[in-house]
Amino acid sequence: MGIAERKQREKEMQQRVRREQILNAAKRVFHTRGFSSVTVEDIAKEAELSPAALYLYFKNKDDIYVSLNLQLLEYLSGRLESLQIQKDIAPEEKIATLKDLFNDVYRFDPLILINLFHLQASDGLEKLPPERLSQLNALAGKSLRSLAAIFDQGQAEGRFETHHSTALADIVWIIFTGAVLWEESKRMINPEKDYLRSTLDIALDIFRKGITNR
Amino acid sequence: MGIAERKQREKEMQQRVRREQILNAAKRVFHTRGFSSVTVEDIAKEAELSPAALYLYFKNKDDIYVSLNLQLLEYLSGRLESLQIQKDIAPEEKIATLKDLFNDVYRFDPLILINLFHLQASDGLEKLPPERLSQLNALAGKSLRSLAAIFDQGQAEGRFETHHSTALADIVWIIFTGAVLWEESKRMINPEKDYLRSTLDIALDIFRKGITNR
Amino acid sequence: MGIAERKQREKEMQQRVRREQILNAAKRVFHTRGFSSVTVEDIAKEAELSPAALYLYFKNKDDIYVSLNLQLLEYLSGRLESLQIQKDIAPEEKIATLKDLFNDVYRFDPLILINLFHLQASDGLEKLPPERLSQLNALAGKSLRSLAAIFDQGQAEGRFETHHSTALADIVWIIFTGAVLWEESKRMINPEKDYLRSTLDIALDIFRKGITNR
Amino acid sequence: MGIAERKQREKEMQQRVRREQILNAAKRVFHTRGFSSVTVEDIAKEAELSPAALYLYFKNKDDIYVSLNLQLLEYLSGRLESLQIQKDIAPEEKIATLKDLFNDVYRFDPLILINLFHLQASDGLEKLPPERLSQLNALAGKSLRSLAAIFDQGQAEGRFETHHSTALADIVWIIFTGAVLWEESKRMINPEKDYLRSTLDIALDIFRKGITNR
DNA sequence: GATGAATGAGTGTTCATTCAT
DNA sequence: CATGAATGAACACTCATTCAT
Repeated sequence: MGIAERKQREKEMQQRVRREQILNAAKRVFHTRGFSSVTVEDIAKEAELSPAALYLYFKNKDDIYVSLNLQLLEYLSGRLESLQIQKDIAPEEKIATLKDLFNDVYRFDPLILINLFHLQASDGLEKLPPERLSQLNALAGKSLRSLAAIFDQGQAEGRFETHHSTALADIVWIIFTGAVLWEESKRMINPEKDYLRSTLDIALDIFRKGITNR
Repeated sequence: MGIAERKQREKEMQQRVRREQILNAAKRVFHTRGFSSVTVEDIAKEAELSPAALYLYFKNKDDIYVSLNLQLLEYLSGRLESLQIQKDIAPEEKIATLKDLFNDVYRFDPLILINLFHLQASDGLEKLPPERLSQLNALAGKSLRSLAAIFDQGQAEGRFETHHSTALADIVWIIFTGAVLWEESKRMINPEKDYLRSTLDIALDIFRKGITNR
Repeated sequence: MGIAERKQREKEMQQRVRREQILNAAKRVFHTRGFSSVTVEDIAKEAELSPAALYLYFKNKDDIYVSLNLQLLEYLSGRLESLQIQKDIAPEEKIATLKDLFNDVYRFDPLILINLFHLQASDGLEKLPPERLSQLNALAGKSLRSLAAIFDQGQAEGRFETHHSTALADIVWIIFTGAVLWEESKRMINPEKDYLRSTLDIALDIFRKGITNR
Repeated sequence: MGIAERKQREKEMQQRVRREQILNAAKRVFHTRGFSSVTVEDIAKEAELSPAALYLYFKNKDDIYVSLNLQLLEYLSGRLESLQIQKDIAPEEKIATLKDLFNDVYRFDPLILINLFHLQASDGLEKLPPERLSQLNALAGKSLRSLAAIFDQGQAEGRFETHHSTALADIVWIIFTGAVLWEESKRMINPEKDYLRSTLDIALDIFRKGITNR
């Protein structure tokens, strides 16, 4: 059954490629045209497919969003985990690294948070395949735990003051979330790009200074 | 003309009351059911009016949003200004006060940022009465300037390290924006309320520690 | 009862004045803004009254149209009758006079035919007070009969060839109707006014030449 | 690729058939129920399609009208052109032929002028695909020029008196326009059909007599 | 597997008309 | 007599989604 197996593999490969193609198209379109103003047909056109074809790979318009988000969360949680694991970097350093990480994430997909938000604001969550939801929560949780672990480490080593490691993780999230939204809203008025980088720089610097002992 | 005048007054009062009534209804509905999923009819029903009646007081569905936002921005910018003016409070104290302020703002209307965002993401801005837009920008600008002035004061008195007062103002905004969004997204999964307060507490504490000398 | 009577008179006078005021406003508004695009409120605003007030003097939006039309038809049928009655003018001359008459009618209200048409195209005729309809038909008929009589006279005196006096009357109507519509449609593209006069000139000249014996 | 090509052809054919089907339905409905009182749903029902389907083939309700008009103008301008080209027919004869032509046009679509008019009266012209507008103007111009050419010929050959060939063309248009409108308005009151034919007969006869030299 | 064609279920918005005051 | 306020009834148009081919 080597042949059948290989065929099976190829098929799955093909499927994954198509999904990727669609997700990339979706990402591009959402980035330039907001969210609710994007139609399924827009995505399809960008992906050079028919609207109907999208429904072969995704259950929903919303499903496309979530998958987009999952993609990024996967990337993010991966990088966070590997950062956390690294034994030889001081916790303070790790926070500095977070700046780059978040910046990368934003460059990877600036719309991700916005998409996430839109998704939640819509009542479309019920229409999702239930497994998607758990994936979403699992990854989000994993990311946060990695983040928290970094602070736990810092506290364990006596370098951080505060004892609310979970809260610290949340706050970093908050800073990031807010920074992105802020950047986006500024871009509406005055597209002075890479505004994010500098603000994030200062914000996380302040944050680091605020939590370290000495 | 005392009588005519009073009648005129009463009429305007009546008008304002109706507007308020509609805005309150809108606020409630948006709060519970997201944004784009809310129909004009929903708002009307909540306000115990006919959909057509809304169009007597607002130009648009979008106009209702902006007016909602304006309402809050007015409140916010007012409180920020009076905080900034206060001569006898130390800048560090003022930052502490910000926590309460932002918390109040959030209690007053948790959806505000979300609405603002949605509004900007939509292409509906052109459909707005142009004066609304300038109101919006004016108030947003005023708020930020008040915030910046607080940091200017802190620096002038040599109590704050950093010299980017505008950036500091931005960062506070970021923290607030992010916190609210974060709270909202948590509430979707687990409605453990008043999460905002404690996180904001820590976040602004850290922030204050991070920027003060000594 | 002299006083009561006079009061009664005055009231009726007042009523007629108001009606006239509304009709004039309507005429102006329809002239500049087409037909179906005009709202009752537009008319009211032009008449410096409230929309509700119009309903004190007219049953309907359509009623306003018909009354407008009746007004003109009255004027037209009056002038046609007095032209027809005139014993000392040769039928050929009378045709020449028609040019002026129609031109006057057009100046009096260029939109009249268009209004008439719009009215008929709408299904609003059922909503009219039935007496209005008979007035309308009576006056239209009277006008046509006057016109026909002119040609009858011409034939009786042996100056016109054709024997279809009714048809001749129709044709004059047609020329007029067509000329107005043509003028209007030209004005859409190129508002070179008083195009009507010259074309009507030629058209009725040709017409006269075409039906006279030498 | 003969097969692919044929498939392509078939598809386009199918498309054109649907458009025709919709236009025919629209023609019928407009004919019996006026213009503005017809809803998109009415047309759709008559065409045995869903309202949404119409929007696959036409941009607008107005677009449907214009297309209807274009259809007729195409037919009309074609016939006018081929009439004008004919070298062996005397100009007087050609005028006689016009009667049939216009009659045919009217039978083909009695509502055409009315539609045209309604269209222009509405402010919907901006909502049209811009190419439609140029098509419309091009065809209208072409028709008029053909008509004018006929009179030019007549004058060149010394058979017509007047020297305003453009005006003559206009007048024929006027007669036609007026006749149709007249017929329509008569039909409202008393549907004695084919009234148009006889009146047009006489009108154009008179016209011919009026402009020929002997 | 891919799609062209079709549609059901909304959605924001308009406007003639009414009525309490 | 006049009107401000309110609304019911439409209506054009959109879009996610389905399905025969």
